[in-house]
Amino acid sequence: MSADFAEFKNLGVVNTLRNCRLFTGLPPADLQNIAAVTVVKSLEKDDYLFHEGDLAHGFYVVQRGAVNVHRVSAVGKEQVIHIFRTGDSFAEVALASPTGYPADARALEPTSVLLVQKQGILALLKRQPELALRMLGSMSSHLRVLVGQLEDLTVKDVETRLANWLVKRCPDLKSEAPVKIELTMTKRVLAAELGTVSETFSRTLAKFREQKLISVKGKTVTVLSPIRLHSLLRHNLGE
Amino acid sequence: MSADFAEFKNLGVVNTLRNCRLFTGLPPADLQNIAAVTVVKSLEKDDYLFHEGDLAHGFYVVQRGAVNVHRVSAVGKEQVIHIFRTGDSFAEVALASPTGYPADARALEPTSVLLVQKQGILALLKRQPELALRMLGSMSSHLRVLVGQLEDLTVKDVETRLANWLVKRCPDLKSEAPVKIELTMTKRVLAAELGTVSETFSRTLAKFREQKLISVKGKTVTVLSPIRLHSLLRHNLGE
DNA sequence: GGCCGGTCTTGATTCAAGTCAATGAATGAC
DNA sequence: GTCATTCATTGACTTGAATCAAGACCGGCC
Repeated sequence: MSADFAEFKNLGVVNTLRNCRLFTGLPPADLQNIAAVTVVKSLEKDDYLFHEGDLAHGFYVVQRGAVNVHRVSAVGKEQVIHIFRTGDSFAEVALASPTGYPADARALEPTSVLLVQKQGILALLKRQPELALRMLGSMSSHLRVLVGQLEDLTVKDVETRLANWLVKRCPDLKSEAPVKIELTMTKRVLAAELGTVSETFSRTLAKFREQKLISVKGKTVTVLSPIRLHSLLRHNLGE
Repeated sequence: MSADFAEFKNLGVVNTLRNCRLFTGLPPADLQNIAAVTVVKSLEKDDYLFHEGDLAHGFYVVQRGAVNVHRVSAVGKEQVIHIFRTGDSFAEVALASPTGYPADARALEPTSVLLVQKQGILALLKRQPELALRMLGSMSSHLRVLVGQLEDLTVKDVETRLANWLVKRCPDLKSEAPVKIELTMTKRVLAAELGTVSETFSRTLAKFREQKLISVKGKTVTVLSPIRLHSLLRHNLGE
């Protein structure tokens, strides 16, 4: 490999790292150091990155594409834990745990990920305590996000979960201006992310449509009145 | 405060820290350093440690008693996130986030907790990178636990969740030997932790009792055959 | 055009579990 | 001891949502 090519590759890696929650705000030198302990992996649609129980060699950052992290019961029903997209990191648990990955991970489309190697990052953190501080901070907020998802799922009512999901995508909740939301996945997958099935999802969209809260055209959902949707949500969460 | 008393107090704090997931395995010197940046707080039953949105001054380790971390909708219904007991740490999110706590925390009984102060621990971590590494590891596994809870709750069926809960408390799953499990909380609270209500919980216990899987006497649940309970669980999770 | 492979929608049915309500059992105060 | 309060259990009822089943829509492809 020529020096030029190595440098080019490194630049791409650094850019990906910079976009990742875990590393945002790190000085370029840190990013270079981290890039030095990563390996790029390319996946075709439906390729598995790892399976539950596989020995963990590090954690991952999505450079391009999408990865579905899920658990699967033996009858084949998937419980989607999360869909990770460009810039997301996942499986950080591998940094600490000597045991295998706790779930399966599969590419939903042609995807490339960075594998940040466990041994490399451990050595690096030893040299650079400041970096450890920042990562610790990022992990804490990631943890908080998980707690949030946990809440979302414990709100039992699908209507409320969908309202919540839509509201999160409206830039201004106090506005009357319609907001267009493009669905980047099939409705079946989105339904799974919301912890339900496509039929119920469809019915719930219909219910909102009847109430003139949204309109749906193909893969575009338009929130007709963010403010009214928001007040519905507040009402459902118990006034 | 006399030097003797200070030393005595410190000893108790160090012992508590040692029992906490976040710090197990740390050398005594590290523990002493951390103890130096903690404050002990005593709570009566039903005292609040913090409320959602309160400015976070650090994170907590339970020294004695129990803390209920929960969110509450305005109608007053509590969603229990977790019950933290002696040795558990919580609200680590406060280390990184400049925003407030994401939930409420209330003592379920007379309780004392250590507040590990944000500013102090930050300074300490700067001096001791090794410590940061270990904490990072601990946080990762905590994160994994949360993912596990998330799974638990997405298993929709109460019977399965209870079976899972019981199985986790059996030391040997391959054994026929009965296992006694003491309930340290009221059944109502346990039901909430399992994401259900006391009535349904009661019925589910009754169902298991009819199948001779368990027997219940007051606050003691005896798993009559761990192996059969485990096979029920596997069956429910999809063969 | 017409014929498929998907995804999406709608309807009818079923079931788990939450709610309401009544009654016991246990605990603690006085 | 009585009385009160909280907890636990059981029954009857209701409901949200999963499931099953049947069309509708919407590509691509020959």
